[in-house]
Amino acid sequence: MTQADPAPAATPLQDIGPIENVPLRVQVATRLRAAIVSGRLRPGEPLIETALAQQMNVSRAPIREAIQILENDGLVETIAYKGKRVKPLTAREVEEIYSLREAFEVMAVRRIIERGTSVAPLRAQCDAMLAAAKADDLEALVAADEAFHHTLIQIADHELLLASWKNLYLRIHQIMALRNRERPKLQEVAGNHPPIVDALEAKDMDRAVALISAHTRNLNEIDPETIATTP
Amino acid sequence: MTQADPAPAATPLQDIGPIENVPLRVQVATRLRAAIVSGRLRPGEPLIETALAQQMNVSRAPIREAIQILENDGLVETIAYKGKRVKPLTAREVEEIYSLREAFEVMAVRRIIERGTSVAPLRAQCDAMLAAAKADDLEALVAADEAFHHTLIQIADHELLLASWKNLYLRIHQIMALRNRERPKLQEVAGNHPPIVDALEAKDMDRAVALISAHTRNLNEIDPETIATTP
DNA sequence: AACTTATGGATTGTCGACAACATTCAGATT
DNA sequence: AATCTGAATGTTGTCGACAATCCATAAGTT
Repeated sequence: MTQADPAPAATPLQDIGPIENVPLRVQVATRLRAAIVSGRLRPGEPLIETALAQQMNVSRAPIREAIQILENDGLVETIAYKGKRVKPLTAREVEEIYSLREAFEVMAVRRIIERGTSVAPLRAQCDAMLAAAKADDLEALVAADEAFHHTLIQIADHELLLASWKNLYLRIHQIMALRNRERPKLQEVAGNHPPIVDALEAKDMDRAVALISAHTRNLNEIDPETIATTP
Repeated sequence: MTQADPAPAATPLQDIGPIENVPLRVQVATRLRAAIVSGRLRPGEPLIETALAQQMNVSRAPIREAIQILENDGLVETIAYKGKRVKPLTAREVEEIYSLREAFEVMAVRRIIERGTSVAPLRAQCDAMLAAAKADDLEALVAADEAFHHTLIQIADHELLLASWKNLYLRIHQIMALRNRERPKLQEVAGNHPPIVDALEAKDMDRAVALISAHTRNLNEIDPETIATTP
């Protein structure tokens, strides 16, 4: 039934390939996660276990377990005896995701100042970002932004916070992939980072918190249109 | 091998019983979760799929899926081809859990004040708590405390925050169950709540945030001894 | 005695088949 | 024509068996 039909929309997953020494469910989860956060599998898209199993040349068990991992990442939802699908993204959810991100970053900022953590790693990320902005390299700029915020959370030295942030950022990734990025706004956003590092270095809690909050809000306003789903 | 041995500590799970109309994995996960957060399954305790499957009279598949759910709740950890066990709780982790809780509650407080949410439901919870304190009913007091904080997060009207808080609170539940509760401290803690509601009602952001932060820190100091594991 | 190498047991990982359930659509009945 | 009935289909839920892997222990060698 999948042999030679004209491909309903080009299947976005292929065979799992040669042997890696990690459980299959992890490989499957990784592939599916990448497909979702990159927007190749759009919100609302149904995930059929048997179909995925055939496409990836594995049995249904690892597929099921992989989907469950993604479910707890908040990327997939299951309706019993009915189906599983990429979780639709409502405007409200997007709002909530960004506001939670704000809380996480504020927490990181507070810890960094309270504990007198060195901000040198952040300086480095800033430079990379400004270089990308000058070169008008959009991909590099987005990557640098992500690296900056990842570093911010990391130096806060809070494993649970880092894990929660990573999980949340998966969905932010997805949201960004589904939006049309506007260059000028992004350029502007790049300039927000150095003042944050300055405030951190000066241990100016109020200013640092205000700046990181404003920055996060900015990010969500890059293109706040509602995200189309495919149900 | 499990038939009639003198029960190393009495097996905490039995047959799954009659039919409910929810997936088996959910029933299994619910039971296991309850056993873990109540402390009947201590941190470090190994979870053997085949043993659990026999005890509960189901096959291994739902057990595996249930364990995976708990894994993403952060209650269980897996080491491939080696074993699964109740996740050990380090002192650091406990610290991190409480500090993240603090951030969540602060976020809720901010939203409640910013959006002018009615605090009437919190008043009601306060009364129940004070009654329990007066009656010296420890169980009721703990339950009322949990209800208060649950309500606090709920009226913040942020589904993602609520879900994250619930997940985190599972582990807080577990921590509390593993600690020896000291009555006087708890009594004292009960009195902390009304001022918080007062500050919320007065829309005094700084005071409300300070009070909720202090309260959360208090909770973690009820009995901050390290938690024994059983590996 | 010390070191390397099998070998066995315990546990998770993966598979294919069958059962349960819900939806949908065709057909009969009123 | 409208409505109820029921079978067919598509999907997930559950099961039992087998394979892969790791660890500890014992055997064999130097």
